[in-house]
Amino acid sequence: MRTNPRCTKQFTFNVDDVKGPLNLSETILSAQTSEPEWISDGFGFVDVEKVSGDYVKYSVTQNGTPDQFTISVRYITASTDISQTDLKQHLVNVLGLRDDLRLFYGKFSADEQLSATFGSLRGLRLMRGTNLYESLICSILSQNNSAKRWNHIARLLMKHYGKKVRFPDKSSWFLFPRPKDVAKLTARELQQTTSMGYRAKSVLTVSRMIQDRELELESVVNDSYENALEGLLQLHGVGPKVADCFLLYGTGQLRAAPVDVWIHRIVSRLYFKNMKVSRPTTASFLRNRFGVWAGYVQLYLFHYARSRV
DNA sequence: TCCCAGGATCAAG
DNA sequence: CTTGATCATGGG
Repeated sequence: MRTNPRCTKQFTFNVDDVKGPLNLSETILSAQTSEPEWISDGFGFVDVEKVSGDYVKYSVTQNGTPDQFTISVRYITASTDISQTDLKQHLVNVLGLRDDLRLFYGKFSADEQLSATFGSLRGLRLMRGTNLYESLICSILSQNNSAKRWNHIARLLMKHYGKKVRFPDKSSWFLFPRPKDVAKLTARELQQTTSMGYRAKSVLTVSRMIQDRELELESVVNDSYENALEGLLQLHGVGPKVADCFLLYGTGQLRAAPVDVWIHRIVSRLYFKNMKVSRPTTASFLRNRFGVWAGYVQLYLFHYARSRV
């Protein structure tokens, strides 16, 4: 169905063949590094993406319960007209609604450590970035940084160097910059405008490599996990945790399990009786034990650990 | 003033 | 293969 592009539209949908519950706000507010956190506008959570050829500003909210829900969307397009079906499919992808959480909960119900997180985090889903460059930069920015601050830095990047999109309701939005927009800058300028600190060197290196076609993030998407990881670790400022964040949230490699201080701590405690295990050991343990669900296990253990401090 | 924030890098042991 | 200092920056 197509509608007039010049004003705000609204529609509600339920996901066909729902694969388990959804907790939208828990999902949005869980600081996943696919992109900066969506901002609440009073109706729902707002983001701007290109859908069926045009930029769309949408606000998304969940109705009902985590197990019986519909999703309402208000949206406005920049210039042309878009398909609501395309927008729905976009949201299904971004919010991980195809991931079968019922299967996940059932598969590991006997794991007492893990299944203890299923109650309070029920409906938490892995988001998927739609912009590989954005996902990689956000992951780099998150190193040795708080979620609030890397989000702030990412927003500054958008405001200073991203294209400004205008909508018919007089609102506007800054897109995430392209690699070429960043590659031409100096480290000092990046630091002064975004306060990203020493991470500017890594951001610049990656941006320039992409512009010079020494690095093609698209080729990582269909690569095996092992090959993709090996390639990413060659990049300056990209270590095991950042690489796994990019693979998980950026490319949708669900067997990637980013190991940060929290995951390191909680996995050591829950599965190694508090013995000293290295971070690489922790990461491979998660992959070997949980397979394609390793990324989800990481997400659940991370938020469970942090909520219990 | 020191410590921490979803770490990575480098030099030593 | 592990450990420590260092890296920018802002907040507690």
